Amino acid sequence: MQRSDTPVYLQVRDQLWQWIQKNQLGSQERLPAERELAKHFNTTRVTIRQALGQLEAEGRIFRSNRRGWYITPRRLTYDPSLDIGFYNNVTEQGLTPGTETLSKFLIEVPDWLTEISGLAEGSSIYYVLRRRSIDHRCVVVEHNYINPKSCPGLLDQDTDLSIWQLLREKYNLVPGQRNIEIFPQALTGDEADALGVNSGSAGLYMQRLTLDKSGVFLEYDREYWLHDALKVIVQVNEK
Amino acid sequence: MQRSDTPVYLQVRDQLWQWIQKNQLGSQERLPAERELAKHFNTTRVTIRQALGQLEAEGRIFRSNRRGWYITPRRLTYDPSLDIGFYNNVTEQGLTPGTETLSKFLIEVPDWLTEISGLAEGSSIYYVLRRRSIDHRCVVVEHNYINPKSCPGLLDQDTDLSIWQLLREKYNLVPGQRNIEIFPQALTGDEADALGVNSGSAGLYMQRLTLDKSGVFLEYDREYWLHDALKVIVQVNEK
DNA sequence: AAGTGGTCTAGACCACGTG
DNA sequence: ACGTGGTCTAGACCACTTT
Repeated sequence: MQRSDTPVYLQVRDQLWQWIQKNQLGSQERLPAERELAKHFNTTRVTIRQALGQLEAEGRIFRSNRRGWYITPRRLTYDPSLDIGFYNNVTEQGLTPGTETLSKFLIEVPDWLTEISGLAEGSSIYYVLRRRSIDHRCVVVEHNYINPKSCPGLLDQDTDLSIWQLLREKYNLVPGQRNIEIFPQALTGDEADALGVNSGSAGLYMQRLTLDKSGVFLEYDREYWLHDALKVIVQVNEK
Repeated sequence: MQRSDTPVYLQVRDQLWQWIQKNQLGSQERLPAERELAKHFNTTRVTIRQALGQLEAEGRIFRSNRRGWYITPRRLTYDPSLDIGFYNNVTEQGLTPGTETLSKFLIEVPDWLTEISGLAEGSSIYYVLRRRSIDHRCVVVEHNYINPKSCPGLLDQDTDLSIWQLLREKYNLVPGQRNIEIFPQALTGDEADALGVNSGSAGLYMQRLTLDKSGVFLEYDREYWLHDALKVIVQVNEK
């Protein structure tokens, strides 16, 4: 095993991936235990875990806390400029969506949001915290801040469904301009806990500021995604 | 150190970050050696490296191969829908850009690109491979594929500058529609080597397909970024 | 030559998930 | 109760960078 000059853990990574493909492990199927792999590859758990970490970073496998390692499902294709909603987006791609509302409140506008939203200091805003899953795997935590003036009574609705569908159908609101911000960021603290992953797991952060057709602040949201769960596509035209 | 129930490496992470802030370590400044940190925190290098790995995942520090750990510079804000070019984009944000052309050729269109580009099988295309840096830190590897029919002789120009500026100024070409795809992906193999990072380092993959104003294929590129080097912003309007 | 991070060993105990 | 991954120890040698 140690004859070439590539590190053992990269050799293990490649052989393990070959093994996975040969045995045709499919989405969400479980890998052998780390100790078994260590015995099979005649090395220690530390090195095995380094190899597993590589495959994890590449998005090929993921871990479920103290349960084991599993094959990563294919990425969801996600167009943040559209409003087809999570449920439709996921089902259209042949996957099973799930949404849980973890909390929803009418809160005072946080300081950092007053400037962004243009809402007056001390005024109120709807806050909805949701966790969403694909094929029973939690993939994203979403913080929504919605202008209550545009949609009074929103929180009495079922927020496990698409908020944008509610806004469109019950309140006749349609999004206009959107400012989107995306960057890789590790999941830590509350977000890591909510998704059941370890602190430091790779993630993708996305935030959207949405105004309605007349330029009034409508919604602001922050989404914390597992790094391997999605592919973002956007279509733009030159300004 | 071990009295609470949070793991040691997370405690070390937090204390180390506090120490960094107290000592006001700035962009690209070096941290103490791992062995020193291990002694100071009265633990082993393994645990120290776990703590450093957390800060790395969070984008706060980065490693330079066998040289040490350094403070991450702030992220570049990058709008892929614009064409201000890397050089301008970076300098406008008070940073120092650098570009190296690693190779440039007229090649046969790869199979996977024929369908995307609409170019005939067996026809030719310009290929440019570049590596770019911010404040002397390599942050992205870029593969460009450009339609030679639109810009004959392009490769005789200096490709260390903005290709889009060349296209605009010398060939009078302006981008029209753009299809962009973005997702987190570990850097491995050639890309990791080119950026001088370890295989499995967190990265962001971005590809763009650009047509000109009349809908003709103009350019396709694949960019492999360090995960902590950029923040993508896009502005879209509802369709 | 000395110092650095990169890799690897051979264990150990713990917390948690599953039966 | 048992098996799992999560954490941690106390070393070792190597490859590379810097002095």
